[in-house]
Amino acid sequence: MTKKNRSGCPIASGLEIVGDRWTLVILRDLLTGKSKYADFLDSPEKITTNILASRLSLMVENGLVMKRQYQTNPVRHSYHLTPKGADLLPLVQSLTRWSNAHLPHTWTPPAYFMDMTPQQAAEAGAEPPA
Amino acid sequence: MTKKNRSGCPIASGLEIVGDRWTLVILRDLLTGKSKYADFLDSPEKITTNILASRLSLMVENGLVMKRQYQTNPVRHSYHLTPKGADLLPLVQSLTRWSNAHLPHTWTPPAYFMDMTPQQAAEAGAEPPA
DNA sequence: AAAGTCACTTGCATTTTGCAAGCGACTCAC
DNA sequence: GTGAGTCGCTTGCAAAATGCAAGTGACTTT
Repeated sequence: MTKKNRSGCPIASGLEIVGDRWTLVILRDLLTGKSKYADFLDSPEKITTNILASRLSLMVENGLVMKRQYQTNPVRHSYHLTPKGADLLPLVQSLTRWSNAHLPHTWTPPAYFMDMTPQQAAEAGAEPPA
Repeated sequence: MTKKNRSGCPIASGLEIVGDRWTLVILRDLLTGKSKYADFLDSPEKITTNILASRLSLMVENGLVMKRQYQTNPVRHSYHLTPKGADLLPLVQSLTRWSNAHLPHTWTPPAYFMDMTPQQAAEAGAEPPA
């Protein structure tokens, strides 16, 4: 969608940022504790490296995710939810509920996931104390 | 994503059905009362006819939407949410809340929309009495 | 009869995703 | 020291999806 057709509708605007499958798959992985590049590659959906790199970059750009250096030789970054990104948790939980109710053969999510609050998700993404 | 990589994860499974922007834009339109083909074409996001036809067909196939004949000469159908489709309302409401909180210049949704329940949405989609 | 409307369908250009290899900066094993 | 392996990307290209605009058939309207 081009910027020319930008809709002020909150749904359409939100979908410009999170309305693609891979962004939400990565969001799930971040919410369940993954943070390093290789972690995301390990997920059962088999995201490809170019899409992963591209989406992570977009998510950083859109303020959903922050990069954090976890080593210096060589420089390596992990990825963590910002509070803005963590606030998407209710959406993901809602999708989870819908799938469990309507789609056969979907796993029951762990209770910790359904009980999590956006604040807890944001704290998990915050910089650990020095 | 090929069926070969089907994940049992409720999030990923749900995203196979609703994890694309156009499906969710159409869902919004259905939730706010649109039902005829031309109604959806009128939305500010300017969906194209081939994508609209294709998505509506998929949504019918996946049980989110039912077609209903509204005239005979020529035969014409309108599209309405099933209870399964209506159960996606909390997801859309959640996205709306997120957008209003985090994205500038998004409209405040009408109260009826945020107060709607999936049951009300399903009733609105149900066959009117003969 | 010609023009207009509607719900799609179609042909093709453009964009996005998927596949698989490549690259540079390291570390590790010999 | 050297070659192999690992990691986090990048790249070239094939396949799939989206976007554009015209087309189609069955009507209604002028």
